Formats: sequence, C-alpha cells, structure tokens
Amino acid sequence: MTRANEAWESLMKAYAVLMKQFNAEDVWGELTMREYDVLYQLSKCDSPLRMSELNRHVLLSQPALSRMVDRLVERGYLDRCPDPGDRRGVRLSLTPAGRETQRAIGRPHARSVTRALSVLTPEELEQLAAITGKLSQSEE
Amino acid sequence: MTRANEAWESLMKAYAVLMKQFNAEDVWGELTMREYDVLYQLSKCDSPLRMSELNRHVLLSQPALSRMVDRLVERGYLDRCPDPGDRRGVRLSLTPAGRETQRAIGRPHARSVTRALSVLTPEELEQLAAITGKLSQSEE
DNA sequence: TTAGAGTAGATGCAAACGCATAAGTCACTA
DNA sequence: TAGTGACTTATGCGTTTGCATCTACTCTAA
Repeated sequence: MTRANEAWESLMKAYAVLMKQFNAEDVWGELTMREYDVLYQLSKCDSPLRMSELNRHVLLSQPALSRMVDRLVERGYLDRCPDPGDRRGVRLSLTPAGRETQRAIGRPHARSVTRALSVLTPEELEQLAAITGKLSQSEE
Repeated sequence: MTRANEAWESLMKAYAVLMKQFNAEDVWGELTMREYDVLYQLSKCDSPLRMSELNRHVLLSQPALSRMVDRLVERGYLDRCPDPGDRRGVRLSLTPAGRETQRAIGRPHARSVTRALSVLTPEELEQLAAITGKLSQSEE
C-alpha cells in the first residue's frame, strides 16, 4: 500500500465521516444535501451557469442532474433559460427565493463546517486547502 | 468565508473530481464503485464485520446497506452469518470469490489512485493523510 | 423477573438514480 | 451546403436509495 493510496483512503474516510455528520444535522429544511449543493454552486456565480459546467462540480450523473434541476425549477428555486449563444444549452440561475433558501441553510451549515474542522490548526487548514486544490486542478 | 470553509470546499471538490475520474475508468467490471467499497472495507478485516460497523465506513443509509449486502450475498461475494454473541446482529465476511473480485478490481484501481495523486510530493501525501486522519478521528 | 429504553437489522413504499439512447444543435470539411 | 461527428440536454426504464417503521434482541434497574 503506497503513501498515495493511504492518503486517498484517509481522505475518503474523512469525507464519509463528515458528510454523515453534516447530513445528520437539522439544518437542511426543505432541501436534501445534494440539492443544497446545487444551490450553493449556483450561489457562487453571478452569471448563469451551463448545465454541463454545473455537472462538473456536482457528484451526479448528467441525467440525474437534469432531473434535479427540473424539480428545483418546479419548486421555484431555479430559473432555466435557453442559452442565446448556443441553442443546445441552457443557463441556470437562482431565483430570489432560491438565493434566500441557500443563505438560510448555508449560514448554520457553514458554522457546522467550521466547528468540525476546528480540530485543525490554521497551518493545517492552509495545507489541506492547498493540497486538495492541487488535486482537483490537475485533473480537469 | 473562513479558512475552514474554504478548506472543506476544496476537499469536497477534490473528492468529486477524483471520484468522477475513477468512476469513468474501466476497471469496475461487475461491481459498482459503491459495491466495491463494501468489498474493500471487508477485505481490510480478518474477522467478520458487523453491519453497523461497516455502515460507519460506507456512505449509505442503513437500509440501503442492508439491501446492498443482500444483493452481494445473493451474488456470492459475501457471507452473512448470525452473530453468536448478539442474536440481533449479523457477521459479514468476504467469500473466496468476493476476495478475489476485490483484488482483481483493487489492483488497477490502486494504480489509478497512485497516478491521480502523483502530482503531490511525498511530504504533501504525508500531510494530507495526517490532516484527514485527524478529521475523521475527531468525529467518531 | 420483568418493564422500559435502547440497539441491530429488515421491509414497505415513494422518490431519485444511472445507463442507454434520443433529439436537437454546432462545427468542420468536402 | 450537405454530410459527418461531436456536443448538450432530455427521456424511457429498470435498479437503488432514503425515510419511516417494524420486529427482534439486549441491557439496566426496580
């Protein structure tokens, strides 16, 4: 077992443990964690996002994301407009209600994240962000 | 946005990017990645594992894991025996076929992991393993 | 020894998922 | 400018998931 494999296994375990912990917290209201993730990704962009772009950031198959967007539009959290520059594509953006819901859930969730990572020193937080950043950049 | 939140977001992104990449690779054969994870977790234990213990390491709800185990037993990869010490529980272990399948998939997958993490220096691998280890230990 | 609380795993059911593929659009080339 | 292959999103369909709940067993203490 190489160091790389140990590191990956350790990362996966941390991900699983923390995800389960966050999921168990009572902050998600009307959304699932996956739905929140979609709203969160969109909240970071000021210009509308393409479905395929969003799909790169979300751990869902393309059809599953397509249908999740359906439901979120239906429920009034998202707008889906045709892309004027490319008539195959769509442009996704948060509605005001979607933005508000994202914020209402995001605030307590962000506090949970801070609390869960409070066992790390500031140096470790920097290192973690730098190393994982390097990992995702190298593959896309 | 605190450093902790940035670090967590970066970790999630690395997880998503690498998971998608691994999933796209043609090494999984007759198993899904989630099923492989169950076989892998069991391959690390010499003594049979309790369902609840296994559930801590796998990102699945208890009912979903229960049924996945059903299917893996049905397909001949797992043995499920009643626990003699606690008649509520079961003891899970790999069959020879299960162990062999895990190894056959694990070898090329381990190489993919090594390749994907080869952008990190040995020091970074050590740091990543140490930091993520600290994270999962603190929460269980 | 037994009542009550807690824990382990299974099951009914509706919702969500992934795979394969369709339908529409783009871009390049002959 | 018609043809071909790539790209983007949607849809059919069988499988898997999560939530709520159930059954069975254990543990504690009166």
